[in-house]
Amino acid sequence: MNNLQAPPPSSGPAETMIGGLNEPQREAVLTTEGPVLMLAGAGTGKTAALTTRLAHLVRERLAWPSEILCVTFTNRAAREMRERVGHMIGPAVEGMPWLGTFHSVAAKMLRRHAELVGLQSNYTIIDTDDQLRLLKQLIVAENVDEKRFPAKQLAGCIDRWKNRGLNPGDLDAGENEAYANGKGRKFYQLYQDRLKAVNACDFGDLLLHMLNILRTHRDVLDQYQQRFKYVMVDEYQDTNQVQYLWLRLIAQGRQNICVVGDDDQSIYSWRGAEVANILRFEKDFPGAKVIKLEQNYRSTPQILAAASGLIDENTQRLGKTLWTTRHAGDKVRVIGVWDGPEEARRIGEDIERLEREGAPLDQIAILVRAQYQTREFEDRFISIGLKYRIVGGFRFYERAEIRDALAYLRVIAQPQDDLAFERIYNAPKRGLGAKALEALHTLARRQNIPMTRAAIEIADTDELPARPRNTFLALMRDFARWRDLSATEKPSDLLRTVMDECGYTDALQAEKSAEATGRLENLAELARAMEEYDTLGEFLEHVSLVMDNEKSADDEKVTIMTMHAAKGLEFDNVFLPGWEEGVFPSQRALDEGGLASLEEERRLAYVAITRARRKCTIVHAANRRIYGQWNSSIPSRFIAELPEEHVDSETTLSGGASLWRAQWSEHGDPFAEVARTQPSRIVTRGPGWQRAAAKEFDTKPKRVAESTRSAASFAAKPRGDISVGDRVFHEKFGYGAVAAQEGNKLEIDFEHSGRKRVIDSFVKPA
DNA sequence: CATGGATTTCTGGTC
DNA sequence: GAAATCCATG
Repeated sequence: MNNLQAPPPSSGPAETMIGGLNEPQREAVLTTEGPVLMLAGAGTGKTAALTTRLAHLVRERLAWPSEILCVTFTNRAAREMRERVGHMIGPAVEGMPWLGTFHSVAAKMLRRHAELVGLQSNYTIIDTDDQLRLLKQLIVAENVDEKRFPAKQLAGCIDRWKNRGLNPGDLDAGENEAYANGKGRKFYQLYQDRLKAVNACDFGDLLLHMLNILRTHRDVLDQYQQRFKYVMVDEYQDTNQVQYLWLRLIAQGRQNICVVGDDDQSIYSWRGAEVANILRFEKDFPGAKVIKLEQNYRSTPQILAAASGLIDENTQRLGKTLWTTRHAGDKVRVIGVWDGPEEARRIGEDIERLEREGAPLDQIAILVRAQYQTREFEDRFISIGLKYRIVGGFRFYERAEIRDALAYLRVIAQPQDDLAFERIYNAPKRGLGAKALEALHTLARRQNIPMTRAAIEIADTDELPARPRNTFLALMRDFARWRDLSATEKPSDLLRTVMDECGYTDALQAEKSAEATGRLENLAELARAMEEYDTLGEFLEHVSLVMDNEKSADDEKVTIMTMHAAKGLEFDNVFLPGWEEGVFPSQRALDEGGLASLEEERRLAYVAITRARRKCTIVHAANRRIYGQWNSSIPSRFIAELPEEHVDSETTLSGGASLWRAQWSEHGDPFAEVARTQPSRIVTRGPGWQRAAAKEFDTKPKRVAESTRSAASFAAKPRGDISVGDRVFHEKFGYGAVAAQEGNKLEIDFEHSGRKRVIDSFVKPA
């Protein structure tokens, strides 16, 4: 609290910043007292407003940095905010312990009050992996068929309940039915009990536990209401029920709460976010000042207009008009390609061209709907030597060896952590297997002790043969030694020692495969990443809350990431591949549902397009492999929804495309007309095929299901020269017999490759 | 108890 | 098509 440095002189950076703001932004900064709702469209400088506001509060001495609660959704946003505030107020930002994600702030609070919910303050935060393993155990122990009622489903239920602030006792009959015919509550309770027993909690618990504490302990609530003179919330449209209740409790006292949000960018309803929270803000905080930010500083008018036209298709929105004074710029490009690999090739070429024109690679991003789409680009970019960086994705901390290493550290830090122990009791291989673990489990359960303890006590029994018994004992002696070491050694050194002494390093070295070498490097990298932490606990908390191992943006690279992860970011050039029905909007969204989830997909499209400052390129492929099967696909309905006057369409027809074209033209192929006018590359503004594709759709949910199911039958006329039973030849799979024919798709029993689904233009009669 | 082969599942996004 | 899981064998 006393570590605030003298404020900068009044002509300091913060003043300058305020001068650079527009009128509504300035109003948001200067309205420090009372509730404020900032409705800020994409690219309207809400982060600037928010950070300046924060700096202003500190500069004007309205609050100490430690008296401001400022929550964001992503680590990235928190980091950015910290950085920007740091530029304005200097080192005082170091004294901002309550600037962070909802989860990290809640975790910090919970450490102080853990005992109120039956935890110790060094509790472990488990990830989804541990969560699933634990649930699986419970399900098996209760003799429920895990096949029929997957642990994943239960995890989903529990997550939803927690997001809504429901404890096991709060579930009504309907919720209880949600898993295994009325065992929802029971499993939820069992799970919570088990977590408590191993002194752990999951992500949802961080918030729910804190909410429970604030609800039942008036003194604690008072304490936080007193402490936080100002509360600020980024991306308010993405708050879920618990977050909302938690915030409301804390801010209710002083009413100095400022939230920023945009209903058009609400893309997290699947994890419980409720746009309604933003709509009822004025009710919860009467007299709230509503400030709209509508001037967009980011994108060109063309991009803005395309995005606005698209989002206009949504029925449920507050509605706002973004405007800009920037120069027109290029229209949004829509490119049709043959298949996934061509898509990657094409985008790769475009990026190389941009690079030659002098565009910095870190100002180029490829935003995908789903993680699996990153692969195609990774493959391609490796082969052409284009530097890229995948954000999120297969994360560093999710690799097996890293998780193993972390499990060792967890057991050292917290011997009650059965989950971690189960992960490494036989890694590296020590000759302990399922039998040994089971014996340990039984003993631990019966005596109600952690497994590490049971591993020692089992030595005095005949529950196990001598060999595994001694192995356990030896392992526990090692752990005891490491535990002592952890008091003196730096975490990074401790890790190195442990990995060497437990035989993990040796086992990898013995492998001698390229993969093993990589794993050793990863472990070394982990140790290096740990250097900056002084205590083990500190590091472990960092790991569980900040899963990304963001290497400081060293050199220029193209960024590949999901649209979700891209929210809040901006790039000069944005590529949006995979705009096909079933990919984007995703099939799951269409199936599960209704207008609401389609509209969320559309908001996601809006978010994606508005990331672009200068150029936005949308790509769709006619064929795509899904689960290793080739499927023909049709352009996303979102493409048809872009206002045509802001779009340039282009189709590359190369390679096997002639077959494709021939086939489509029979059926009024939408591409055929443009294809005839100019054989290889066509630029057309005509609505032609766009509208043709659009006609297939209707935003009414009922028809959505119908039209997408028939994606394949769109223009799919069977080939006349092939029918069921025929013997055919395929370039890749060899000879086979046609087992089924549906439109242009064939199912073929290949003599060597088994049954495959292929497009008929890929085979010829044998 | 490890191993290898067959089978099946998976790919919606985050902390 | 890859990864996880299952199951039979050594």
